[in-house]
Amino acid sequence: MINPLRGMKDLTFQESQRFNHIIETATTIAKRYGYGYIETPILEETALFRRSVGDSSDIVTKEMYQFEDKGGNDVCMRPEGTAGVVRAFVSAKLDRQPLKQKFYYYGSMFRYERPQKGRLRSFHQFGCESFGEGSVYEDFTIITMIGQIFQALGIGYELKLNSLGCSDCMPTYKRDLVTTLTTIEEELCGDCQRRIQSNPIRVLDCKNSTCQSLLATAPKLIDHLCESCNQDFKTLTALLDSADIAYCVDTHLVRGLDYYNKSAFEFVSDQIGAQSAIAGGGRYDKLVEYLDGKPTPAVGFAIGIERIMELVQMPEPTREGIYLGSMVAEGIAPLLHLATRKRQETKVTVEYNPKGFKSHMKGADKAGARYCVLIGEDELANGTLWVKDLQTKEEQTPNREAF
RNA sequence: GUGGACGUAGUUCAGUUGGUAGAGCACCUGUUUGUGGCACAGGUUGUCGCGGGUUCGAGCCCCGUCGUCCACCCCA
Repeated sequence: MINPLRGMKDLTFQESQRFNHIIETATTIAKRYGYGYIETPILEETALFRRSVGDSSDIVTKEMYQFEDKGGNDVCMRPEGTAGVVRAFVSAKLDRQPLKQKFYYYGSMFRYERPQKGRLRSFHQFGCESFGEGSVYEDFTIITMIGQIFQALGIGYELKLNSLGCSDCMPTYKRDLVTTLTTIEEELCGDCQRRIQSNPIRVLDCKNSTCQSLLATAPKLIDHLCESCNQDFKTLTALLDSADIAYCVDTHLVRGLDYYNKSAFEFVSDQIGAQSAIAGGGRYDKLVEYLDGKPTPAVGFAIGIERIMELVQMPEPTREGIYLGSMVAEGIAPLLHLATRKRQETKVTVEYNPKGFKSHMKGADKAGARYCVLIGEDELANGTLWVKDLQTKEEQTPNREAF
């Protein structure tokens, strides 16, 4: 027997229904906000992720499904969705149009990690990317949208917020931080010592408790924002306050991908184990440029589908469609033709084997059908059908053509 | 990549100091030969993850391997 690869999962029955429900709900809401569907390839040039996600990130350095294809190209399976969408945006030269463009996507992402609760090697994200809108109002709008999606799915969450500054204020802050970190370098964990050179900002969200206590006195990003970033952050928090959206400012929230600036946010759940981030995103005004497009501000986010699967409250299932069955062999053929006709309007289940009356009733019940439609000796003889509404329990015996 | 727990029927799980494999649920049939969900009765279901080893004998002990789960790490 061939089983799925490690960290990869098949979805069937209730699970696939949940999956669909999540995608449908998120899609419906994204469309209301003006987003249109974009589909991009799962396989991309490795260089794309090196330049966008970042050479120093763990995702790129150790988690990518990377290989050489038969044409000798260095390719990899997408570990996240934003890079591909931005690449598509630039490839289509949409960066040369003054229009604002908004895209939503969903699909499989791949990261070669050790599987655990809420973390698979092949997993799914639903995401949105808004291009061309530099206003912080868009940041607010996108956070509101995620909130609406979670509300529609019946999911509780906590919102964490931070500002990562911009190309004006971040570099000076980074220098200050490196200076501070260097003085306490020997007390930091090995990872953090390395990060001082490679990616000092990441030291801020180190999970090591001694590192965290050392950082208490380190300069905070939020206190070193330039005038514009500071103003935007204030505007954002004020809007969230007035919209009654609860949030907490987490000065150590640093997105794991290098391309973020200004607003960064993370939606967290305390009910799903250690992998608690259920959605994350923020502004990435420089990424289009990094990928050879014209300067274009952008904001986006992604929701981890697997992480919210067990949190979603599904709507009550309702009886739907028709169950067709016969108690005599000659009754089956007419039912097949009836099925074709009825399938133009509703779900139809046909039992191919003649069975006892009671078996058919059970079968109709199991199939979740609203109507149980049977042919017995009487019905076969006089060209009628026996029809029972399993919900109201009403019965009829219409002519076959009239039904 | 590191650590821990686990792997027995379709599924959830029992299985004693090593002695020929068990239950609930599900499924099928019947009680009821034309009225579902409920009840009762009966029935089907196994490479005990895989490969070695110890033993007269291994689901149980030992080694290896694959996988699952959880945590670290990372992140959605």
